[in-house]
Amino acid sequence: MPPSGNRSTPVIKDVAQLAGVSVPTVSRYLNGTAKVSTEKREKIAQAIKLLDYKPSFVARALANKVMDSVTMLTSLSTYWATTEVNSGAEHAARDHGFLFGVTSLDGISDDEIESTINRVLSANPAGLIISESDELVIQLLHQIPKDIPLVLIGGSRGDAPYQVIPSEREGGRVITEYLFGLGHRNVVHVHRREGPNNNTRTLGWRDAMTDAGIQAMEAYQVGTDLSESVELGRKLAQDEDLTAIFAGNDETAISLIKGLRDEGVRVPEDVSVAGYNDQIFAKMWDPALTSYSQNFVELGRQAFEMLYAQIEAKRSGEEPPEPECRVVEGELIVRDSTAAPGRRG
Amino acid sequence: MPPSGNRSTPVIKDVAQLAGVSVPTVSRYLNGTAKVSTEKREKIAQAIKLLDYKPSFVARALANKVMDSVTMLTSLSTYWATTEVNSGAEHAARDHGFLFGVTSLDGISDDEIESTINRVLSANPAGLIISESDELVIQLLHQIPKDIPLVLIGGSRGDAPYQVIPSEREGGRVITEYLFGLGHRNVVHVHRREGPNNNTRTLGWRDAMTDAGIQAMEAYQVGTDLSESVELGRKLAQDEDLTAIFAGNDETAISLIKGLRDEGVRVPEDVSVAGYNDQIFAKMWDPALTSYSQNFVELGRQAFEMLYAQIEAKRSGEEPPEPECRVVEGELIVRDSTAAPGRRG
DNA sequence: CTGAAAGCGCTTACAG
DNA sequence: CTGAAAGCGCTTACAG
Repeated sequence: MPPSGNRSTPVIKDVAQLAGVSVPTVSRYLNGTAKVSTEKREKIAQAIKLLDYKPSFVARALANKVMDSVTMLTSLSTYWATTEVNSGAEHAARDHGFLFGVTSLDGISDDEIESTINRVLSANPAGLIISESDELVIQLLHQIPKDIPLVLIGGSRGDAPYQVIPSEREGGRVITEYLFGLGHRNVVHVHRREGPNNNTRTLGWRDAMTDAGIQAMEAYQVGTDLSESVELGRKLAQDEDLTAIFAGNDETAISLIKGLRDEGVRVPEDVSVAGYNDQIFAKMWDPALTSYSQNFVELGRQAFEMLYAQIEAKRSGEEPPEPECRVVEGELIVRDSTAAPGRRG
Repeated sequence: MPPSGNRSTPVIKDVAQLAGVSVPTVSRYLNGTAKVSTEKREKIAQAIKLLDYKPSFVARALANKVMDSVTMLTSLSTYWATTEVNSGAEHAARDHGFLFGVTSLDGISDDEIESTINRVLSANPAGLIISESDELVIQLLHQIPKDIPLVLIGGSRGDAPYQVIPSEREGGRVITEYLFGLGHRNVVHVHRREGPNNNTRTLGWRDAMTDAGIQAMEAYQVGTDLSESVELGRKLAQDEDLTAIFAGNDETAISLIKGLRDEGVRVPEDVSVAGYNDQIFAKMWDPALTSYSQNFVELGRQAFEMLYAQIEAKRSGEEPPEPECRVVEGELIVRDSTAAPGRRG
């Protein structure tokens, strides 16, 4: 609340007057951009407290040519992982005193994308976080001026100088190796269409298969229509050699389980089925699903921290930080849908 | 891309020079704030296109004392409904050329809340959307200057002059009446702790119960630990008169179903169980869950539209729109977990 | 260490 | 209809 008598919210001039100093001095005090005598420091501090003065973001942004804000460019705005990524980044931004903007790129035509991005840039954000979803977003990287700090979430290693990615490929490997460790001789993989990047679960599965000396194996691909996966489960039930399935996501996993059961195959007694993502229902399922959990909130947080380092370096005229592709590790969650091979093995 | 030769991004002065007019004239053209001769209009239009000029958000914000941006104040940032609400609001904002900011209030201490809000306000947003989660947020409404456009999502009817709420109470009523319509004589309700507002599922259930002439019935309250609900399911299985349960959310519903089944009670043959929220797993469950689906994306969209109407009115000096509490209707989704009463009924 | 001056990019009265 | 001037709230050289 501004003190009574003062009509609107206080500005730097009010502080200067009350403290008996000039406006630039208050500015220097605020930003630590030059020494201010102890005496004046105290007076200014008092005045600020008294008036409950908050510097204007926009005036600052205009003078500095850059706003204390970052914006997240995203598609798939309602995808559950996006939520967590955004939340992690937003909290970190907030804690550093940065405003956090979100602009989605889904649902607009290709030629509107450029103007949307220009609009975002015209707000002078200090940096951008781009969260990858498809090829389009990667292309978009090239449309962004090189001098604006940027970090890419996801994508292939090397798509951008500053990048943070979830341990997707590692996750695929871990879950497959876990199944091998249980004693299974082979792990069948079922997945949906994956992006063209080099950090996928399927590649991780293949890594583990190769290490295990199994090369020829093909993965099954399914669509998002779950009945297709149920159908596949029924079909796979016929394969007497099958003992372990790594499904690329939890929904596919439970659908496969349904299909297997339809044919009298028990999970995990006859066939182990692991999912991926550790979605909310994974632990509630019967049997509770073994899965792989990514820490998307942390992914968002690290993306902001990485961006912040660039922003600070730029601001203080230092060398930019070393380019880096940070990977945020997920975690294997073992539950009841996987076990050592039974009669089939 | 700025034309070669021009170092940085073009500003209004560049446009004015190229078009051979004064800066204010370009401004008038841009904002339609005064007539500009056709001749100059064309020259300006050309210059803008040639330079690919975009007005600076922040300069505009400083001059206008208000930025073309809205910010969403929220808690529960990773809650699934929050995501959808945000997405709906963000898309609407984007389509109106507004920047969209998000600031979460969770995870900060009570005394940081005020300064966080002040920070948000110091960016001169044109309006605020507050998405209700708990009492705290409602109190917070009073800390916000009256002259800034605002809409509240959720809360009790009347908590704010401009409000948009999901049909929660109506949903509770609809689902209960649906069960009565199936022939059930009584509907037991199990819910988690609900906010103190007057728009809850439980109140809707009670409305329907009262209409059916059943008043004394108490609801069961459970925590978020699902094993508690499983336990309750086992206990309820003993009640030979029980034929229908309305669970306040899908997770509780499936847990109750587990408990009932543990005791040999079949769903829906012996007992119907309806959930609420229509979460992603509802349709995948066995039996697929009857539930009530809210359109949270639409909720967010309408919130922005309502805010936008206020912003426009204020900007053009018109009377503000009539206060309004809009309700966004959800939808009953009938699936396999509910049926007419069987042997018990 | 500190003030007067100029500028960030735009808009809004003020005079034509 | 249109230009010259002043201002939005802050920061950054420039001189002390």
